[in-house]
Amino acid sequence: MKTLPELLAGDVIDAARCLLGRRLSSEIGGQVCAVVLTEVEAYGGEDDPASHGFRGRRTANASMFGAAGTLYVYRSYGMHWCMNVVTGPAGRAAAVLLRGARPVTGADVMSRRRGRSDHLADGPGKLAQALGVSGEQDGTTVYEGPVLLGLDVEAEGVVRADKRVGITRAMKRQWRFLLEEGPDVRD
DNA sequence: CGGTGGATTCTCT
DNA sequence: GAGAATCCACCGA
Repeated sequence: MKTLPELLAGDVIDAARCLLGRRLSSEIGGQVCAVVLTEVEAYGGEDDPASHGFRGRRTANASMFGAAGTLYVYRSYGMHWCMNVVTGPAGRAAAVLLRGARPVTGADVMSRRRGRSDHLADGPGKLAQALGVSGEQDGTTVYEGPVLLGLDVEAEGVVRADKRVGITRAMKRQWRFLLEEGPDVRD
């Protein structure tokens, strides 16, 4: 069994699959909360036309070229924040977009940040908002915080692969991975 | 140097 | 299911 640092240092698709079921926690603004990741997407570097790293290093995506375990946070559609965990060797620009999660602790904190009590983290923008993540956390690492990734898998389930969401290039790649827990696994 | 297009979410119909 | 909200780096000229 590989350790998390070993997994993140390796192939982005392997890393993406192995992030499912892990705990993601944050301590931001004095508030602590945690979720379990249920949906992720892999993005490559210059070989992946749908990736932010495709056209090379830019001001906004610099952290994507950082070391494995770096948090890459970007603004989406001018109003949301989305976060990625960088994988592979530094300079490689591959990362796993965290698309969705199930709240486990601090649901009250997340509800307050989200302004509602349901759909707390079932989307990339929602997940970042629920955890209080913004551009300020861009470039931090998931080993040092304030956004931390659990070293162990906490939830097992069936991993389903699907097409990535919201992109217009490289639509064919099924690099989106969902964790289907429990008995009510749907298609 | 201005237009444009998003790795989205919410609300209303 | 469609449309609005809302920003700015990047592209093409």
